[in-house]
Amino acid sequence: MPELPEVEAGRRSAERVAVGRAITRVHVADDPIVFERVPAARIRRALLGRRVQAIGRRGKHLWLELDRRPWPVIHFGMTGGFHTPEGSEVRLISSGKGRRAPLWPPRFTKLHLVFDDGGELAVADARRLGRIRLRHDPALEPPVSALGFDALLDVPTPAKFRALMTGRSAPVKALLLDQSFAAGVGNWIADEVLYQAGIDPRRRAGTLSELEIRRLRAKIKAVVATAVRVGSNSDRYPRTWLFHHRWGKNAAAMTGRGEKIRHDTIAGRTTAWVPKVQR
DNA sequence: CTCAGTGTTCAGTG
DNA sequence: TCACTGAACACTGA
Repeated sequence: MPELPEVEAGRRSAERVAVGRAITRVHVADDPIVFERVPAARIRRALLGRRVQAIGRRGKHLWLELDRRPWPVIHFGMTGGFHTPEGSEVRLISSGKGRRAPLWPPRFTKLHLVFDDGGELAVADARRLGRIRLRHDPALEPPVSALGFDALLDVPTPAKFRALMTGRSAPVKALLLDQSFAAGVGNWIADEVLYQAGIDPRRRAGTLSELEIRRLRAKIKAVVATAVRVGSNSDRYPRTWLFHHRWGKNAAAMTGRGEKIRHDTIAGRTTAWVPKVQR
């Protein structure tokens, strides 16, 4: 479930499990899509025996900083994520007698690491839209180098933010989803931010007033920071958020305040918005 | 069986 | 060349 807050939660759990440990075993799935045809042996060679020094992140990309380069750079796509043997992301499946038992490593595991203290970390991705790459300096090489500001750590000043929006003719929703603009913003965050800022998602970005731009920037910061602060646990998102009501395109969908929610395809994505509030 | 889906890329268009 | 759009990608689960 990876927009920035989920990826950041993954980064922190990987930090707890991996930082300071050496990798003693590596299992690489045979998946030419996720690994972009890089041979499994090369992935293994880069990881085996290495010590993890830190876990980096920018937008929705993560990487393990090892004691030797290259480093693995991970993108979770739509369905990927980190898993640990006791972690909350571990999937439960039915075992033979109708009981539930954890499957380890999980289904669809692409990369499975075992550390010298016995800890383990797996990257799983059912839909295979995720990617695992090797880079010598992730921040300076694509795809990470092509990202815009990080929506948690590097939101530009109001003046710079405004400059980024001027002259843009794409719908503001499309601009928010553009990772070279705001790295880490995904579909639900874009909708949440536009709802809270009171902006119609179809508006062309360059037509927003200075006040609207300020509100938009402030809401990007607030929504992302809040979601990260509660560890991406959506049960703890404020009740006022559109988030809790936007899923499932039922015509009767309402916000907590009884405002009617509309679902349209904007910028090629299902967009939940509230015409009464968003102008 | 059909379709939507928390994401990105790339060909095509203007 | 640039900005933008929409289809394609791959697969699960409703």
